[in-house]
Amino acid sequence: MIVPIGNDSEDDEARRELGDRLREARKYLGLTQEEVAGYLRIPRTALSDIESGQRRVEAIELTRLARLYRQSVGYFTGEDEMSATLPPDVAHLARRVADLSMEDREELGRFAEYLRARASKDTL
Amino acid sequence: MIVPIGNDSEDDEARRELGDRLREARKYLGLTQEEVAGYLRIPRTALSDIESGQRRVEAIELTRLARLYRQSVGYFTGEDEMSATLPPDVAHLARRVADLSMEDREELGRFAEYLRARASKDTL
DNA sequence: CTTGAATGTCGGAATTACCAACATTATAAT
DNA sequence: ATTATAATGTTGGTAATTCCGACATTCAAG
Repeated sequence: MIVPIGNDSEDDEARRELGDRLREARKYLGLTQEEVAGYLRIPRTALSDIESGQRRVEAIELTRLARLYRQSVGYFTGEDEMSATLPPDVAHLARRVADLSMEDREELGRFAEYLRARASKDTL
Repeated sequence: MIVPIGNDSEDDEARRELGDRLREARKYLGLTQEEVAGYLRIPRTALSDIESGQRRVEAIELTRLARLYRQSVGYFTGEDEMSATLPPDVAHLARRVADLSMEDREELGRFAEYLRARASKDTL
C-alpha cells in the first residue's frame, strides 16, 4: 500500500507558504486584493484569506493567478526544479523513445515500472 | 480595471480537462482510485468526482498528485512550456526513468533499442 | 455467465466559503 | 503628528460544497 502524505498541520503550512508567495507576487505587481479578486471573480475577503493561508485555493484559481502574476504554477506550489527538469542522460533516452509507436511506448513504460518496483519496494 | 477571467462554464470545462489528465495519469501508473485517495487522505468518491470534473481540486492536492504521478503540476493545469519539446507520455516515461539506477537505465535503453528494431522490421 | 474488483451515484450530515458590516492597518499629504 | 483615504483583516450568520455511507453500475478475468 502507498504510504499516505500530509497531515492537517502540514496542510496548514503548505497553505501558508502558497499564500505568502501569492501575496508577494501580487504586491510585486502593485495590484490590490480588490483588483485581483475582481479578476478572479471571488470576494476580496476570500483573497485575503487565501494569502494568509485560511482558505483553500482551487487548482484552476491558482492557474489563473499564475497567468496574471506571470509565473509558473510550479513556482507557487514550491515545485522543485529537479522534478520538472530532466537529467541529461534521461533526456537522451527520451529522444530515442520519441519515435516509438504508442504501443511500444506503453510496453516500455510497463517495463520501466517493473524495474522501478524491483528496485524500490514501497517507497512512495 | 483588470478584465475578469472565467465564467462558470469555462470553469466546468477546465475542471473536466484537469480531471481527464489526472485520470489518465493514474491509470497509466496502474493505480486504483482507492489507492490514490488513501494516499491523499480524501474519500475515494471524492477522487471519482475530481476525475469527472465534479469536485474542485485544491492546489495542494494537485501538488501531491503531481508528485505521485511524477508529472509537473503545470502539465495537469495545461501549462504549455516543456510540453512542446517532449510529448507528454514521453516526458512521463522519462520522469519515471529518472529515479532508476544506472544499470537499470542501461537495461531499459537496450529494451528500447530492441523495440525500435522490432518496429522498423515491419516497415522495411 | 458469474464473480469480485473498480468505479459511479445518491441523500443527508458535516465542513467550508461567501457575504455584509465593521475594525484595523498602511499610506500619503499637510 | 494628525488627518484622510485606501487597503486589508476579522466576525457571525447563511449559502454552498464536501464528506460519508450505502447501494448501483461497469469492468476484467475465469
